[in-house]
Amino acid sequence: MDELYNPQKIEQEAQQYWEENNSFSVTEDPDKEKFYCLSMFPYPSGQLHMGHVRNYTIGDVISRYQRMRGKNVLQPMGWDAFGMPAENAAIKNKVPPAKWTYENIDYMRTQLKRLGFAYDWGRELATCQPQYYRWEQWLFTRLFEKGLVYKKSAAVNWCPHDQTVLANEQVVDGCCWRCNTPVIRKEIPQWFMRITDYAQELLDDLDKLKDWPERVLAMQRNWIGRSEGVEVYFEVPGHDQPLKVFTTRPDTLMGVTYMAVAAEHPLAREAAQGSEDITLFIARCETMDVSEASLETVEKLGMDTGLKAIHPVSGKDVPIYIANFVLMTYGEGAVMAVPAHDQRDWEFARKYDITIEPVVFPEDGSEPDLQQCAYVEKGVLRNSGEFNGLSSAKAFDAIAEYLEKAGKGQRQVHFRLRDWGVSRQRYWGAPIPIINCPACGPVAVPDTDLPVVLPEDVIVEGTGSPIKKMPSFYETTCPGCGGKAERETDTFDTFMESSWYFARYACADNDTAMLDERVNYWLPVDQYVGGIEHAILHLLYARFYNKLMRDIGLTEIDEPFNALLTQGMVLKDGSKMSKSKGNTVDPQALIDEYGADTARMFTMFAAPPEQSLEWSDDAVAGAHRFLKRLWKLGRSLHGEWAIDLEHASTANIPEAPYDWSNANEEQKAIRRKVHSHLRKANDDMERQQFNTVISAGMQILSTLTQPVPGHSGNSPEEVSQLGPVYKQIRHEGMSILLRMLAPIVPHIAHALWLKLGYSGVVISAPWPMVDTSALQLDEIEIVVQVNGKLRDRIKIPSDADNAAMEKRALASAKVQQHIEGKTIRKTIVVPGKLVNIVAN
RNA sequence: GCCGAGGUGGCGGAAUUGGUAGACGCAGUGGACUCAAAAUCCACCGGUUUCACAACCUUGAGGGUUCGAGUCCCUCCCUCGGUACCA
Repeated sequence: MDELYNPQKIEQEAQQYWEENNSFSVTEDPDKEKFYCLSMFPYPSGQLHMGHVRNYTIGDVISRYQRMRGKNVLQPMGWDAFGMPAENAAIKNKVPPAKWTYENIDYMRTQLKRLGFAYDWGRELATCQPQYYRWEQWLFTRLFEKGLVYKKSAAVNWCPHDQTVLANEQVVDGCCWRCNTPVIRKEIPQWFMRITDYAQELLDDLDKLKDWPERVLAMQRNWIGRSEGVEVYFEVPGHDQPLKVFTTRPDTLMGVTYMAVAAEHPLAREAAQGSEDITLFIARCETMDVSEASLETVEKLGMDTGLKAIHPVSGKDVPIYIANFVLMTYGEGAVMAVPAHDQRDWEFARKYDITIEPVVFPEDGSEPDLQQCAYVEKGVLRNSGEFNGLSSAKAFDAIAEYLEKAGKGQRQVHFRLRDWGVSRQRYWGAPIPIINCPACGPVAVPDTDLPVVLPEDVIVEGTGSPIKKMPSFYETTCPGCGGKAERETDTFDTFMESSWYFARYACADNDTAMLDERVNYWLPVDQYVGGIEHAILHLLYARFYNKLMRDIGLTEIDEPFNALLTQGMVLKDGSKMSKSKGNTVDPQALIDEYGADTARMFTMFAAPPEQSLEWSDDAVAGAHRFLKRLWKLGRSLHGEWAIDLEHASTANIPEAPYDWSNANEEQKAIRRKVHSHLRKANDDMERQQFNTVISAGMQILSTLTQPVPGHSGNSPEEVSQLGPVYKQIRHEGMSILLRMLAPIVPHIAHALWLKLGYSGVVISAPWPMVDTSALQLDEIEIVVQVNGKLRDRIKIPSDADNAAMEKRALASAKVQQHIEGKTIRKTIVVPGKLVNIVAN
């Protein structure tokens, strides 16, 4: 056996074994409990980064652990292959996005294989393949027929110089990231999916997700943002349509002193006619990117249109302002403002000297100081005519009822969630399968013409998608009337592809249907693992897509992901490792120097999975040292040291062969430690805290290698003189330790397991069991406190009752010292743990 | 701005239900081995006071609840993630 730990060699051997034996390819087996473990697939950016290593190691540890627990484990892998970086690389390097992407996939696949992940590679998919995206196009046409998709105008960031749409990320300080031209907001027609039709169900079903982190559920709940309120109609003289606004505080209606509309609102446009000031102001409002963060943090600006709305109750004139923080595409593009009871309205009113009219007052009769800030609490109404004296809650109903009776409003459930805009004016994405016919309007591409294949042999420039300039792509005939028509040249948001890949893995080879009956065996995903940055958008869209697929009869489940583990970020120098920030660490160097097991172990040991992990080059060495020590012990048990496992090798049950009847107290103490560390590791494995599983493993190794009484050293020569019981202890301990660590460092575990003498491989071995008889103790140590402060530790019989514990605690000299001259008021006993004596 | 997390030694972190703060590892210091170095092994390793025994302080800051708070409550500060076209 090799003297030195040689990760490159043993990892290659283990991986070869798995490959030759198809160890991780699975099929549906109705007799076995299935376990579908899915890690979020990567964008093929070029190389794996540490975030991938962390994500995929977590998924792999869970998969291998579940396999050792006897489950039929599916762990697939694929590529989220459409996206902007391919276009950016194409512009920079003059390489077609497809070529760049497929080359990246090939390289990253070798990196994943080098890390030894237990994937069923037979199910690999890439979302840029027509055989994948054709089904998404097919589903979209079904949804088009069902009326679940529609076209409307929506704002995008537009660079007037490059004549192109910019992503929010491509807007830096309000300017284009390439040419630094100030970005403007532009409204263009786009396709939307009616996710709001599912808002209530998406909200309600969060309650079914018992094994999701509470933080993710909370974020999703707030994102969906259900609120009950009233839609109020404000008549505008000379206009047919009233100004419609939604409010959750109809009780403050009598305090409305102005209205605010978006710059794109028809009333704003109207006011601009003949007013240069307003025209300029609207232009200024449009020079802002469309992100919510900038919308909410920008300086609030407004301008009076001179137009008036009629208050629906008082009949008074209310001035209509244009405001830069109201967006046309959210809701109705207008809001009512109550400066006395809303802080943003209050600030705006102070700035533009608009009346602040208090109508809600604290119930205790006090007067809020509206010179300081708005009074936003609920209370009792005044200055509200017939509603005076009502509480906010009662006024809500009374005013809603008044408006409904008068035809000036109606109660409404409102969601913060907006419909999902899926159009992108980009090249590297799945073409939207719609044909625009001058006679028939938008028409779905018939099934027989799917997929609409994206041409891959293109040159991408900085000014718009190449397929928009390619008549061979967009010129076509209408499937309805046969006349000349044009294809949509927009492509889908890449969140479309990542919203259903989890289901496609169950039947990735099916070329006649999107999904088949195999999804009913594998779905839902039992454990989903991915970055916390996907807590809202990706997970919400995937949940939505699952419901769409269910309602079309493709799946049977309500929710796609049973349990969710959101790993923390991998940080370097305090911020997220990302290509755009240029602070990535290439894991390849780590693998080349130390091997895959060290890389895996480091990422699992450095932090618990849900916390962020600060990268440190130095800390890797400790993980590697541990593996070297593990190798050394494994080596010492090899050869003539291998225990007789004749009867164990047939059954492959490692617990079987040991006989502890001759063990002495020291030997029992070693076993007690090993099994108590194992018990800790079991608990931690179940709650997915892998760093302390490793910590327990380190302590087992250190327990096993401690010099034993009568033997000074730990060299193989000295160890070889140990008696048969010590030999058994080490063998049992190693058998436990290797299985405990096998999910985390599978290669070294594979190699050393074979040396222990078992016939099977460690991936097929069962997870180790705690021998509870090894844990028994005659005496335990408890803590004694006086007034909550630790004063002594005493040993008591393990079966001592509370009274005995108290008696022994009071007998302690140190305790006596601290209670001298005081009266004992109370004694608290925590069985088996602690006694606290309260005295003064 | 809003929503969601996090803040514990020099560093990463542990403390599972309110019950011994600092497990395990990194770095550091001292020692063994060596001609020497590397590697390896052993010991020490939060702060202040003390010859010592020991005492006191300490989980971002301030307050509260409790016999007892890193853990629960309130206020504040800082960092990170998301904020709908980065994925």
